[in-house]
Amino acid sequence: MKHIAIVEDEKMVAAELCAMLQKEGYQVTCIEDFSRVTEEVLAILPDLLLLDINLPEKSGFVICREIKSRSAVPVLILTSRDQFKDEIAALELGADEFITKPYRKERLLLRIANVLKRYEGRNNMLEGPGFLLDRGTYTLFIDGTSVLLPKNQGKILETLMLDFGNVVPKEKLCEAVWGTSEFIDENALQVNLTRLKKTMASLPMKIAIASERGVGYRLEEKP
Amino acid sequence: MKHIAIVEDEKMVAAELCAMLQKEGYQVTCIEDFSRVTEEVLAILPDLLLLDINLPEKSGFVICREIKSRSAVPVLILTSRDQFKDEIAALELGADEFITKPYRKERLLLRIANVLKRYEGRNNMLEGPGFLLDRGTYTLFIDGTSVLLPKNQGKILETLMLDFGNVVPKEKLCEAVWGTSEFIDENALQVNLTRLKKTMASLPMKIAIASERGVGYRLEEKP
DNA sequence: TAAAATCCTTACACGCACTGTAAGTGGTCT
DNA sequence: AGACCACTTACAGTGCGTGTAAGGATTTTA
Repeated sequence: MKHIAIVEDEKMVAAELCAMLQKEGYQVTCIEDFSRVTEEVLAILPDLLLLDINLPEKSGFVICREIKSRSAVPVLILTSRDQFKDEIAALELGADEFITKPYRKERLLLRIANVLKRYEGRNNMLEGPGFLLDRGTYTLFIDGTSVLLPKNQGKILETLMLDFGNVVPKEKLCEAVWGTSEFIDENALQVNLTRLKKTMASLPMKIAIASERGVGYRLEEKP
Repeated sequence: MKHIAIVEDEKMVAAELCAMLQKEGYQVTCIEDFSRVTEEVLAILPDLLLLDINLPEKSGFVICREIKSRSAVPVLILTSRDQFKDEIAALELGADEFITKPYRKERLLLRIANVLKRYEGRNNMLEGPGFLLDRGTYTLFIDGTSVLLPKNQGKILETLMLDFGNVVPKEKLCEAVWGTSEFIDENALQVNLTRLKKTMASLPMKIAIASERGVGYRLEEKP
């Protein structure tokens, strides 16, 4: 069952939305502590977030950006200001859809079904600059094509992407690949890294693996 | 470079669109023979189709449905009738976006970029009821997870999906798997079919393989 | 500048998943 | 009942991914 989270400060509207969606067969959670929206959403990781723009504590725009930068949760923006500017801003912040209040029931449901469908099969996807990585099979989607990474290379890339830009210590990589950081010959990791680098070099990727001597490795955008 | 096809009967508008998109770095093709739109689009297989609803020969709705049923080309509907009914109809026909004329330039470009991004890495995807199949790696996305099919099973499923609902002769399947229908022991195909069936049975799939005695096989929705 | 430490490359042999072959079972049509 | 086709299962061969090992390259330290 698809899980939808709602962030809406007008309690009447929230209740109405909630009832309507539950009737449609969705599992619904209303978030009411507006000071901790981002945290709660990241904890729940719903299949979709309905987000009001006009909130008491923080702007919905800010929340949207926060959530989008730390997850791939689809966001549908609710706004009563029917303005072009809002629309642009929302899309630029990575919102997937927006809808203006007052909305028609069918229209909202259609949009919701649309976004959910769009993200179907993308739940396990990590997004990098110009590519996607499926965490289940380690299929890499880039530039309209797809490549299947060997498991170890996939696990390494996955781990690096989860900390994009930051240095990931070698132990953590070993743990990700073999489940333990008990001293697997660190050379094994080294070899797999070399292989991953070679694989990546053969693809039109915008990122590269940088090594921090004595510490670990890091993903960076290519110069 | 992303390839965009335009179907628009007002030549002035078409030319303007064309110029604008080329300036943005897209490769643009204007389709002007409105009696063969579907065929031309399927021949070109653009990354995106801008489709006007009001066309001389055939309704844009009909064209949209035809194209969507035979390919995964993203479609952005252009409509001057700013009506709710159109919107619903368009979405139900599988259109990915719609925009009403007159449109603002930035708004259109944003929508285009949005759709293209959404489909990035999805160019090789076949869509079935409740699942997606990546034709490059034969990764099957279903119900939020992903499974990697063995190559032969993937090729068979791919071939069956391209003729969804219709019987596919065994020779055609052999050709798809081994590149020739020269008499590969048909038992080999049989074995691979059995394996595919077993794989599919272990997944929550809504379709099944039916066999037509003496002819071939067919995908059908489960009873 | 030489030695030490770390990082990188290459070659090789093992193992596992996928594959075709083959033999045998079960169902369907005449 | 017999012929034909569809299905199942077991088995051995092959290829890709893997870790090991040895040695080269690069940076740090003395």
